[in-house]
Amino acid sequence: MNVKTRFPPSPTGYLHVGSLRTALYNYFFAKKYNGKFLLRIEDTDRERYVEGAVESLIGTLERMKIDYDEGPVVRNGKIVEKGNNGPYVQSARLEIYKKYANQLVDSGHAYYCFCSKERLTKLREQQQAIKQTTKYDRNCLKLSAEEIQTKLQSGESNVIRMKIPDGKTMFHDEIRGDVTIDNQEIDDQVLLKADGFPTYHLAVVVDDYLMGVTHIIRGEEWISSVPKHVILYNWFGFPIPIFAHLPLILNPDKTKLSKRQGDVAVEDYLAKGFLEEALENFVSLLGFNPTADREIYTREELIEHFDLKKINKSGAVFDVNKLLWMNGQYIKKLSDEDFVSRVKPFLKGKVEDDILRRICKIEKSRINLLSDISAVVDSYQSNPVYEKELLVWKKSDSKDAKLQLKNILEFISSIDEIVFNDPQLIEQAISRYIKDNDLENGNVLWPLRVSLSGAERSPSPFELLWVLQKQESLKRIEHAVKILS
RNA sequence: GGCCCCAUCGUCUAUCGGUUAGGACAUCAGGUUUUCAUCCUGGUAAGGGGGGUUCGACUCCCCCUGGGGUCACCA
Repeated sequence: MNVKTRFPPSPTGYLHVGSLRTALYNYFFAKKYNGKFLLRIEDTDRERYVEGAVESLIGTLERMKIDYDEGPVVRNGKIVEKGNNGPYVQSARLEIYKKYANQLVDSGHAYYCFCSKERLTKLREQQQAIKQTTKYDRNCLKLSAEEIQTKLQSGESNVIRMKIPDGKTMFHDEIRGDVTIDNQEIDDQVLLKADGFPTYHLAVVVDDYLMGVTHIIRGEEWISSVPKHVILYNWFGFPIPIFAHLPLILNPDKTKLSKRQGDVAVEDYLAKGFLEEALENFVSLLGFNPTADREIYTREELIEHFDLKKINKSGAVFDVNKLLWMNGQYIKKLSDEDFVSRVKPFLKGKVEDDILRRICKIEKSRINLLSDISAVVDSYQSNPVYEKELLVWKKSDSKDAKLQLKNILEFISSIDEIVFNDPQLIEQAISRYIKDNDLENGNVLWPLRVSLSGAERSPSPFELLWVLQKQESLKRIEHAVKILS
């Protein structure tokens, strides 16, 4: 099977998580069948043009390790193209679209329209008022060839519209099956805008054909415009590609995932401390289940099991809670050094490598977001502040807490520095101390832990001693003894 | 509103006519631990409604209901 898929984003300055999933599925599909995957920039709306958006988009794809066989790439800060079917940026293909649009005008499938936006708006309002389908009324179709010539020559603003034929249009979707629609429902879609740019509809059809795209995998919001595209394919005599419309990714209230209801940009999630691979895993499982026996999959597994037939039809709510859990799972699986290096960009101030390494080691199982590390690091680097009552174990009293602290202070100062190289050695030493002196764990460990962390909940005293090391630990315990006096 | 799409626990999902309807997140209750996190055990929780088809329907068909998408010189 000769497969070629594509990811055609409009550069808006960020990558939507829904777009990420679309890109991933296209990528998985191409990889699975040994096909090609291409990136095409659909920047035909100059009103939404954002400076630097293409570069940032490419950067995000790079960060997500989604590479493509053809399309624009950034080299030395400049956008260059790879592949033989370019240009891959639509704004650089204006002549091509014009040629195809004119071809349709010549063959009578499309016509010039000179109607003003005001007229069109008014028309639409009238149609809406009487609850009619909003469609162009073909006013300009009445124009004679001479009138059109005159208007064109005088430079009157114009667009080219499809002349939708009568009948019905049917297409097949790999996920949804056959879909049929009456052509009466289809508007005489504008193909070429007054500014010379094509609309999406003309551009996709032409580009997908010219670039050899065989499979179109995209969001469900496009399904209603497929008939227009099918008509275009037929007019041009292009083979009709295989369509697969993905279920939408939803807000908790089941509407299409939108910015208003939370983060929607991949960049935002990454900035919050989600791992690229966790985000990929999570988003891939929205609408697709590889093997149903687990939640965590590597990219290779995702590719291996990817199948358009396995994609669900109904929309999927983006549950940040589950993403958080999954991120925690990925963090726990990170090697110690990998975790340290991933966490570094989230650090606010300077932190010594040694202590950072120790902190990371004991916090790995307690953190779901990389960004959580900064608050944690702060708590180790500043003196703990707490009420002295906190030092008292629930089954004991203040007097005992003070006594235990005094004794353990003495004991810890007697411990060899070398023991502080390993939290397990520390634990052994202290456990032996408790046993030898016939003490209770809680009576000793609770005040000790609070004196070191200042918190009701924290890692174990052994881990804290290890992170803080001997000197700092003694300092904190001394302080606790003092405030209990 | 027209058209199109969709419909299993709160959420993500498994089930391709016969299952005590399974798993995961969340939640609740236990266990482990000085506390927390991790980890382990267990519980609550689902096939929108009505008709068919069939010996038998969550599964196939129809209707209703509900939800969503789309109706631009935006993608």
